[in-house]
Amino acid sequence: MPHRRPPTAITLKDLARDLGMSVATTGRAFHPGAVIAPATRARVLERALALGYRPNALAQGIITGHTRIVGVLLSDLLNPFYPEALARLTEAVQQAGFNVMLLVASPAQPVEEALRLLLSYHPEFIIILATSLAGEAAGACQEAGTPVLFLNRHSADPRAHAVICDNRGGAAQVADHLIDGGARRLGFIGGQPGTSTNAERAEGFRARCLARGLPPPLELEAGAFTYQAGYDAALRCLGGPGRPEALFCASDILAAGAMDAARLRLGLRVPEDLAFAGFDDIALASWPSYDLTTLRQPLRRMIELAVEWITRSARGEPLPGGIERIPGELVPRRSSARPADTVLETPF
Amino acid sequence: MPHRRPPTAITLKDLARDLGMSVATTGRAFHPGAVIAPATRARVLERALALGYRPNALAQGIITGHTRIVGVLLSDLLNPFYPEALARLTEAVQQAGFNVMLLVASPAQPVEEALRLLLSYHPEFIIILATSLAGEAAGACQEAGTPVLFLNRHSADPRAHAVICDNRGGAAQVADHLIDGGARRLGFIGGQPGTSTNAERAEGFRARCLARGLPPPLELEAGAFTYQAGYDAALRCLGGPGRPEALFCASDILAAGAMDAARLRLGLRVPEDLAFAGFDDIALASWPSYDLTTLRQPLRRMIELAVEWITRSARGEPLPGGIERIPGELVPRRSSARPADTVLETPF
DNA sequence: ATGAAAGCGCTAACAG
DNA sequence: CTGTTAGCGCTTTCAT
Repeated sequence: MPHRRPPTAITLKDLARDLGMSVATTGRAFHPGAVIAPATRARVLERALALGYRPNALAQGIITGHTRIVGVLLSDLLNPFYPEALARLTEAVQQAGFNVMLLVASPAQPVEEALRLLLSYHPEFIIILATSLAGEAAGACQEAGTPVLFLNRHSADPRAHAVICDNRGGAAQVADHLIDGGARRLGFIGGQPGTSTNAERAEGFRARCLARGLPPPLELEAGAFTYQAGYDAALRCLGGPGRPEALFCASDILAAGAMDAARLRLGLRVPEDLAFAGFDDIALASWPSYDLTTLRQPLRRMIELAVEWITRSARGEPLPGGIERIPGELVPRRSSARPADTVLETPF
Repeated sequence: MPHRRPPTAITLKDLARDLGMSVATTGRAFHPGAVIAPATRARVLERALALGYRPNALAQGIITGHTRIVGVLLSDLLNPFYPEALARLTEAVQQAGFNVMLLVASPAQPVEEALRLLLSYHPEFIIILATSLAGEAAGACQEAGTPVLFLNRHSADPRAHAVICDNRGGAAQVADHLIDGGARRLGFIGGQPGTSTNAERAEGFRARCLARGLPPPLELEAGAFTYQAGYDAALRCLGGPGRPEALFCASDILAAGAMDAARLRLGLRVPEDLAFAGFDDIALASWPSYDLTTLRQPLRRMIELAVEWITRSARGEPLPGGIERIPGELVPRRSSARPADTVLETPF
């Protein structure tokens, strides 16, 4: 690192000198609670605006221990659910006066190393928004004393907090809906094995099938939450005899792939030959080409809660702890409509 | 801000005391170039690892003026091109040893204010990855002396640098392809008005049509780079008589919407009744349900260049400046195949 | 090769 | 209400 800050910005000292005041007083103008004469504050702020002065957040962070940085970990930006969640989360975090430092995990780069880099900025909070990444990350954060919140996912680690959709309950709603629609042979396509979302959605679906007196659904693991995985899984699942009459996919993107395989490759009609349901309610689910029945995740509420925890934690309050499960909402669409049903709201 | 850092992490002073050395020497162990006995460095690093010490990036940032923070501005995470680009950009930036601070603009929150917050962390570089956001943002950054790079877009501001796809050339390739396919009446659907991507793609397309001796294409503005906008625009464009034989949409997501409108609402066959082409090559373009001919953006190269500029700028080298245009690649798929064509590579 | 000391930009006691 | 002083965690002369 050869040289020092070249375009050295205007500093508090500069501003103070310009105003003929001490740095202390000048600095106080920028803190709402501080004791300072209103007139003085006004003078300072006006001059600051004119000179384009802004307090250096790094310096503030060092001293106060409050960096107002929130780290967000992402592993899978290709499942459209995550970009949608990221966008809304980031907006909310910004709204609350924090900044998001983004960390994208990839096969190429181990999370561990990137996470250490992130932690060296002393984020006040880490949000893990990813299907995987559970244990590896959480450990390092705890070590650094940084609170961690899982969004849409939870880890086995009991110290970690989580805000998630009620996956079991949601899956049960989907089961009820499909069964009420007349389906008797049900199927489930899972995404990435070993994730809580996957396991809970499978469980909830299976349990409700049994509770309604049906045999357990045919269960299949696609291997990942991707379009391609859904496509391939559907071919395996629907190719043979005794195919299900309704297929619940653990996420919308999986359902999109599966539906396309069913229609374009196997020539099945949806929903006449085969009903479909997904989970998440991503944008694509409402497109006329899919018009996919799904369980909408309560993203707004989930994010509200996450931000509430961030701000609380920043105020030094201890976190309530545990896992917060928020119920989702079933959105019935054409992909699971009964032949007789008139779907009132044709999209677009 | 009532209290001071509660879980106060281990600091360089602590580490030095533990080792019985001065902070100066201890600190030097973490700088590859510094003069320090190899044995001493080894001892320090070993102990640091054991105690979990990591230099505080904020403090380093203040002193050296190098924060190793790259700000990324995003306005539109709902066009799938941007999440894909963001993921790859972030990975590359991390790889280069920087951290991404993400800023998402939304109608609710003006960019201006959020940008000021971001700038207070003194990022070394700002990348604008967005259809809009041009002027507002660039100004504030220049003011702060932070170099700005537009990715996939450029502004009128001559001081800003940009790395973009050769939109005109790409659109011309698409025109050639569609014309070679036998189309004579061509149409163009644009996205968000006033963006450089939009304008250049329209121009390139139109120019090539004229150069090939065809009348100028029917041009339509969808208003935004979204599925819905594409859907609606297609209805307007294809409803009347004399509809085009081939439609070039300024982005894939627009094309997806337009194609669905054509097929599902108007009952047209693609490509028999109407050929389609898009721009970007997002994931969806290769799905069997769209199988969309498109112009693939040279994302890898674009990002390589961006990262190169970041690292150079961090080393204090002045930026080469201007707009770097990288050619894209035509990816012919079924959406524009001639009836006679045998599409060899059926997807999946 | 190492250490002492000054200082980055800022906040937080403490006087006055 | 304002200014002085100390110091956050670190880097960087400048001596030794």
